[in-house]
Amino acid sequence: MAAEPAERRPYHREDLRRDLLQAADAHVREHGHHGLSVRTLAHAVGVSPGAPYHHFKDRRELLLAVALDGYARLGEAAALAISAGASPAQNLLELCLSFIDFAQANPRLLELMYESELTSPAPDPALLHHQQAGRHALQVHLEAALPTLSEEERTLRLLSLWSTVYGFASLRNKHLIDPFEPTGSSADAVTRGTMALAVRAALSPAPLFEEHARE
Amino acid sequence: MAAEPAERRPYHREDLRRDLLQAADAHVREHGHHGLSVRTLAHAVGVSPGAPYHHFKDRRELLLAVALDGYARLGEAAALAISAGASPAQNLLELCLSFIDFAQANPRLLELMYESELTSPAPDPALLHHQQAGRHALQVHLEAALPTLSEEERTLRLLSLWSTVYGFASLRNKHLIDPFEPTGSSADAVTRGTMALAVRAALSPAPLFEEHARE
DNA sequence: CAAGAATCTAAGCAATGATTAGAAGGCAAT
DNA sequence: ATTGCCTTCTAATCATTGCTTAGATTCTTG
Repeated sequence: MAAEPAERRPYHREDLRRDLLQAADAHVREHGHHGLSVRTLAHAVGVSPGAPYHHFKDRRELLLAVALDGYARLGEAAALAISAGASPAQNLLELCLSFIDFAQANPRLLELMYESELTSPAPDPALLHHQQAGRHALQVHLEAALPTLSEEERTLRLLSLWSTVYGFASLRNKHLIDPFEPTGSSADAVTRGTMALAVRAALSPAPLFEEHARE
Repeated sequence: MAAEPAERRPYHREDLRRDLLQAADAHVREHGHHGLSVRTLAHAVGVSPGAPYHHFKDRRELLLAVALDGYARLGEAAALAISAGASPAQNLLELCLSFIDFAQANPRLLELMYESELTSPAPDPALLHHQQAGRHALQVHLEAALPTLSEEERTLRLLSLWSTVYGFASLRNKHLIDPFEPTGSSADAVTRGTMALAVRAALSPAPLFEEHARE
C-alpha cells in the first residue's frame, strides 16, 4: 500500500500522472478500488494531497484511467488468443478462455472495469466502447462460424455466449461458482468444460431456437 | 430523496430500524447504494445523525440488511415462477425469466445484492446463502429434467445456465446488451429468446460435452 | 415505584474529496 | 540572458462523511 515515499522531490517530476496511475493500479489489484483514497495515493507517490487534481479532474477520472488501462491489457490478451489458422470454433473458445483467465488473474481490476459508478453521471465514450468490445469480439467469429443462420438466431446465440462468459467470470470472482482451489496458471477443468459447453451450444448447427415450441 | 422530515419526534419512535431500511431501500432504488449517506438517511427519517448506529453497527450492515430484503423478495418471485404441474423445462425457463424480470425491475437493488464490498471483510453467512440460492434453485429442476446425465455433465450445464442468466441480467442492467426500449412489463422478445436458447442448450439430451473432441 | 436497559440527541474526531491562492520551476520570444 | 507566461506543485482550507462518546429521555421489568 505505502510505496516508497519517493527519494527526492524535484517539484516538477518526470511524469506524475504515470506514477499515480501505477500506484492506483497496484492498490486496485491488492485491495480493490473501493478503499482507494486520492490522498493516500498522493502520499504514497510522495506528493501533496492536491497534486493529483492537476492530472485528473476527479477521483472517478483517475479510476476511469485505471480501468481503461485494464481494457487495453485485456484487448492484448484477447488478440493473443485468436490465431488466423484456427477454426472459428477454436478461436471462439480461446477468446472466452482469455477473458476468464484475465478475470482470474485480475479480479479486482475487472470489477473496476465494469463498475457502474464509473459511468455515472456521464457514460464515458471510450469506456463504453471497450465494454462493448467483448461482445463484438465474439460476434465476428460467430458470424464466421455460422454464416447461414438467420440474423436473429445468431444474435441470440451471441448474447447467450457473451452472457455466459461474463457471468461465469463475475460469479467466479465473487466465489460463487465453487470452492475452487486456486489452481494457479490457467483455467481449470470446470472452467474449460463450461466454456467448451457454451461454445458448443452457441455453434450447434441445428436451430436451437424455434424448435421446441410444442406445449 | 428527502422524505418528509417526520411529523413529530416521540423520542422513542415506533420502529426506527424499519423506517431506516425503508428509506434506504428507496434511495438504493432511485440512486443506487454508492451515494447513500447514513447522515442524510437519518435526516430524511427525522432523526439525529448518530441514531442509526443503535440499529446497525455499520453503514455496511445497513446496506446488507437492504440487500437481504431484496433477496427475500427475489425468492418470492422465484417461488411464484415455478408451478408443480409444469415440466422441468418450463420451470427452468420461468425461473430464469423471473430473475431477469427482477433484475430489470430493480437494477440498482440487484447491483447492491451482488456488491462485493458487502461481503468484505467478513462474508456474511446469510448473504452467501442467498447468493448461492440462485444456482441451487436451477440445480433442483435441472436434476429433475436430466436424471440420466453424468454428474459432471450436469454440473457444467448448471454452471453454464446460471452464468448465462446472471451475466445477461448484469450486462442488461449495465446497458451493455442492446439499445433496449424499456418495453415495460415483462421480458421482451430478445430476452425470452436468449433465455429459451440457454435453457434449451442446457437440457439438450445429447451430451454436448466430450463429443466434438476432434481436432 | 425504582432500577436498569434501550433509544435517542448533541457534540466532536479523523479522514476524505475537492477548491483556492500562491510559490516553484519550465519554456519560448525577444 | 531576461522577461513574461504557462504548467506543476504546495499549503491551507472547506464541507461532508463515518463513527464514537457522554449524557439526556423513555421504556421495561422486577
